[in-house]
Amino acid sequence: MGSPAFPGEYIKIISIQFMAHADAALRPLGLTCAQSDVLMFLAERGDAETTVQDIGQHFRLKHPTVIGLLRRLEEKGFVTTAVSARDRRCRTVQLTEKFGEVQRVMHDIRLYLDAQASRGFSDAELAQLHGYLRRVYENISGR
Amino acid sequence: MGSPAFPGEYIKIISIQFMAHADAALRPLGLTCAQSDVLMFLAERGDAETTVQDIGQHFRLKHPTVIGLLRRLEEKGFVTTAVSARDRRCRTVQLTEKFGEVQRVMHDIRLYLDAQASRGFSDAELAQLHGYLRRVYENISGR
DNA sequence: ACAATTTATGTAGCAAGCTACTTAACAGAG
DNA sequence: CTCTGTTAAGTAGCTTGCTACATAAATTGT
Repeated sequence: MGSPAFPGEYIKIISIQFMAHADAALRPLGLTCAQSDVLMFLAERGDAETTVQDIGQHFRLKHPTVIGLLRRLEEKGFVTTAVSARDRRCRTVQLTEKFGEVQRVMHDIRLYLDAQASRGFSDAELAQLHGYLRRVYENISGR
Repeated sequence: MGSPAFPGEYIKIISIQFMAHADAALRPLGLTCAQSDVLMFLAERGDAETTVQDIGQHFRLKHPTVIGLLRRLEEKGFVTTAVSARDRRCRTVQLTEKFGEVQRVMHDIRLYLDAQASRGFSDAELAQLHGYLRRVYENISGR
């Protein structure tokens, strides 16, 4: 009674609604929120060789999830994959020209959605929220 | 650069990980996190007639999602449904005896998971986090 | 009273997450 | 060198979320 409950419902609903907004905004590009996250990660990696494994570890996703995302991205022509020369078990992932055409718009959409979600927050409040969420993440993730 | 970004990645990962923990804990009961949420909502409603619509509005879920949840819950014997006498369009949902057998354990599991997620948080911090999340929710939901 | 609209449920099919299992390639021990 | 174990990728099938469309019942306008 005394102690306030963990606001799990809010976190779930926010996560779903945010993704829904992102999916709607990205639809004209033929992309979803999860797919654009993968593309942005690949862009940040630059010339470094990136494998399916790397993507899964970065987003804490299991292999089958990543494989599905990459299959759809490859079908739509945003990435290509190839067997690694150094380790033939690994598939490496490369961005295509088609990605370059949408990169800027994709990035702007994300900035707009982030700004919308954090409307009314001061920088200090945002930093505090970020710190709280990191603590929650460490609570449920590290064990 | 100056302003910190909205921590959308954390929210998504926390949401997924929390659900994964809940699913694992509830598995011996034959339930998932989303299913137990629905059962707990029905229990709170008590004798009040609850329809598919009511559940969808409470959790901000679309109809097909709720229908799928209820179908699985009915297949497993945790709820029964019936056409409403007052409005034959509506289906009402009732909890079964089988729910009574798991209710206590289900509730305890949720309390434990909530406590684990908010470990190290003072009541004041939890209240502040709750307030921040409500503001984010209103930012992206109300439009 | 009857047509039109709204509301509630339901169906089909997709995306993204998962577990459990399989296959291919590397790495290390004997 | 071979055998065993580990690691990376892939497949099958599930849940939970969605959109778009369809049907049935209530409500509303004229």
